[in-house]
Amino acid sequence: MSDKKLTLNDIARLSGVGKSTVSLVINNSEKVKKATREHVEAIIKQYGYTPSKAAQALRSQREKIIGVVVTRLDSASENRAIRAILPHIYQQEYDAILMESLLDPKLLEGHLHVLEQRNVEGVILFGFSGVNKKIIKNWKNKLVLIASALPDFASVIYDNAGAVKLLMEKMKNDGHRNVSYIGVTSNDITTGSTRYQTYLTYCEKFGYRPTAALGDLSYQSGYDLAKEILTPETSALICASDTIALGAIKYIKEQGWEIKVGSIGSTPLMTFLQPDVISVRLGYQEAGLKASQLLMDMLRGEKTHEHVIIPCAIQ
Amino acid sequence: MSDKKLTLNDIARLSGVGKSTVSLVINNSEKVKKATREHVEAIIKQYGYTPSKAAQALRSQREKIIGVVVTRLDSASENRAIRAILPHIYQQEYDAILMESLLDPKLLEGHLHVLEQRNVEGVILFGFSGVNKKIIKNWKNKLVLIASALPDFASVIYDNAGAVKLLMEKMKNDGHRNVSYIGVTSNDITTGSTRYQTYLTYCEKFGYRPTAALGDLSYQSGYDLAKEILTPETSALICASDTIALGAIKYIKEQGWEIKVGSIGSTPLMTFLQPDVISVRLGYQEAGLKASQLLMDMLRGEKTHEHVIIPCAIQ
DNA sequence: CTGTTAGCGCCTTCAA
DNA sequence: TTGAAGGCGCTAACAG
Repeated sequence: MSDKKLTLNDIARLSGVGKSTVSLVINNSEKVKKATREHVEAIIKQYGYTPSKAAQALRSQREKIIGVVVTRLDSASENRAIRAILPHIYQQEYDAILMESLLDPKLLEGHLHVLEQRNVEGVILFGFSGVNKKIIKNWKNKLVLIASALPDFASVIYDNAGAVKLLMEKMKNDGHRNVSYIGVTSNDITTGSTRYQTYLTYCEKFGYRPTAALGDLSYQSGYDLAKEILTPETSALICASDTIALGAIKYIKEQGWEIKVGSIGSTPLMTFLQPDVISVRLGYQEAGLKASQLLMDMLRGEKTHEHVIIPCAIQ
Repeated sequence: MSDKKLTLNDIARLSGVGKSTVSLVINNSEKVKKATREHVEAIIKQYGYTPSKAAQALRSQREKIIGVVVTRLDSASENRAIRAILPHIYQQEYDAILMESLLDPKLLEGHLHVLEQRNVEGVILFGFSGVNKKIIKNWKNKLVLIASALPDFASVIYDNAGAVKLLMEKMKNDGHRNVSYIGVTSNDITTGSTRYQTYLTYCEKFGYRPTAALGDLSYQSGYDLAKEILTPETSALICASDTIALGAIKYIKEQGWEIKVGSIGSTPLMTFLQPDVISVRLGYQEAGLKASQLLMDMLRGEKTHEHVIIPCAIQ
């Protein structure tokens, strides 16, 4: 533990081979005799040698770092995705730089600029409405979008339409005929409008009269919009997120109404506080893992861009 | 944007000076004539040159990376601290590697090992009961503990005693004589026992009969322990965290009781859902910022270790 | 105060 | 299949 760092040179001397042989071993090249490789690997393990990232980066001109830009660190959904992303990245011997966009395109642009300057190899970006092709144009083939999609860029998106469909069908099967909706406009256009449109589509299909309101992702917005659109006749409510649902439920309880609530997210908090809410889980962990796998494939040149949809399910 | 990266050499040529002069300018050395420095800086800005991290690291043998190990990514309190830490680290031209210990000493040990191998310069570690001197012994003078303290290591801790004191005094002033307590054992010994002990101390001081239970930080634990110790006679309850409080409140509401709840944390969720809860904010952001400032000072050799207590306040 | 020089640890030709 | 040599971009002596 106290010995100074060993170098590739030391390992070469200790195992009686040349530097380049050791280098080949490290990089899993096929061009080393099996006996030699095993001997060198034994020495490496014995002395606990690890190649210097700095030297590798300098020599190869690649930094082995992935930038991860979330919209909010305290978003429960993004948190779960990050939990899958970080270990996967570390496991691939990459480092991760985590940043927060706060849904601000200017801030995002700054972050991407920093990442570019640091020679970061790839980026995983949680989308929002301010993300456009221009901002990320320098990252073709080395950026994966999560939760929103853009032509020519890889993306992993949630099955927003499927989630609303599940909820609408469930409500219908449970006999609800008066189903309202509270969603979002501002977060991510795709997410927001897909969910809303799907709600409208199913209203029409089922012959329901749509009653909807759109706001932001906060508890307060859920509360305010609930006050605006709910009536004693409302029998069910679908919310675009758990935070909105918690806000709406607060209002519903204050009124003493009985309204069945369905929500997209399925956070532990919701499951605990309101177990009778119908929760759809979008698959955040799966999305995170998928995104980092996809990015790694792209960096290896095994894929260009690709669009993945993560399936959802009622909890 | 499309030009290949400039090197220090290019800048030297372009500004008609030697490489080392440029190096000195980059590193803000005092030993450069003002005119020369300004000229070189102008060229640097004009061409948008940024020094190669890899080369700097290789040459100087320092990686300019800080490891940040939280207990849980989805902890609201740690989240707020991270929000202060990351920007501060990036701003100092450092990178941050974020990891999650999940309160598991083995996992933490693995993470610290990885960080050591990557030549990470310093670590900010969110403490829990499994953290001991042995695990972090290799990090003397380059590690700052948050939320717990250990001799010979720098730490930034919350004013746990002060928080409970504030709550107890407030309850007393509001006329409550039957004040229960729900806390934690498992998370962090210091945090858990300090808060509990302070509760006991003030019970004695005020002549109250203590009624307390200790569990973990989950909603469920709060709920279960509430069921265990609360009675219709209980007039107030102090909870060691917002999550516990939310669990306890659920039980209280189910019983239809009127119990004044005080809690430590002051998360937006709590403020929204239960505005009448008395919340003490511990100063997470301040703690995060303080910790990274302290670490930077230590890395610069300006400080060795130091213990900082962040003041708390009723929201 | 500024230029010259010699590596930091590794990967990549090029020979052998 | 393996060894030797050169250089990635930068910093830190040491001269001037």
